[in-house]
Amino acid sequence: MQVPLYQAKAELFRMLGHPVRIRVLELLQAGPMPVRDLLGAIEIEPSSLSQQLAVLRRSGIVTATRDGSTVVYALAGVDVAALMQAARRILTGMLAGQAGLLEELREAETSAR
Amino acid sequence: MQVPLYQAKAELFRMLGHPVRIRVLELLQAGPMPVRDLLGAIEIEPSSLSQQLAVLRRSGIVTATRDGSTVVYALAGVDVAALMQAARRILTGMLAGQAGLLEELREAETSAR
DNA sequence: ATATGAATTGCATAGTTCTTCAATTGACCA
DNA sequence: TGGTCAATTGAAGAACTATGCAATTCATAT
Repeated sequence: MQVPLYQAKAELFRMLGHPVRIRVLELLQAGPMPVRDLLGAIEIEPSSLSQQLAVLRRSGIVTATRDGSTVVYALAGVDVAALMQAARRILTGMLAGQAGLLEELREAETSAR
Repeated sequence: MQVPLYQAKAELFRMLGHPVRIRVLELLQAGPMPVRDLLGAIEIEPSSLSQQLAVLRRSGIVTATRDGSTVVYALAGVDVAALMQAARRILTGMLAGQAGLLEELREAETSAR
């Protein structure tokens, strides 16, 4: 084995880099959930969802357990919330930055005329 | 505009999903740094580094300023540390999970014979 | 046994992202 | 002006990822 940490991080982030996978992780934060409910909550074809669930499973961030004819997904006891929160903060920070830039541009515009 | 939040997050994570980009962000946490030094710290061709820096710039997470003939990169006043820390925690959590699994497997093996 | 519903897998196509090389820009000095 | 070093850009091909359809598996009900 022995994968450098920065590479493991890159793989983790790459695995997170898909809107459906993000939504699934966000939904699972409220607790385990069967595929049927995920399908109800996300507008997507069953097979596409399965593909994305397979990505999450392979990475080890979620687990799937069969209960009769339904399959239930759950977070693999891992603190996804902190990641999502950090992401949200970065996004608001960057939007604020852009807003600030817009502001500056508007001022420059005004003072120029 | 109006991009759903989960999509913005996915784009942010996708942007982070490359080992070179991770290393750059980690290096920049110690403060602004010229391209020359980044090149010294990361084993990579100049043009490849430039490509990855361009991705980071486009996303708005870093800024580049020219100082004479060198270009200096800096984090765009954004809290990358929290993200990296959350990622590290998740990774160690998942490795622990795998280690635990290995442990279980070993025990099962032993008790089976 | 057969049929049905839930979920997954296999596969082909289309779309993105990486990598590398050659060409370019910008700053500086002789 | 011409040369050189730093960094970037452009473009082509390879490698990877996503999407959607058809086929499959598994569990359950008839």
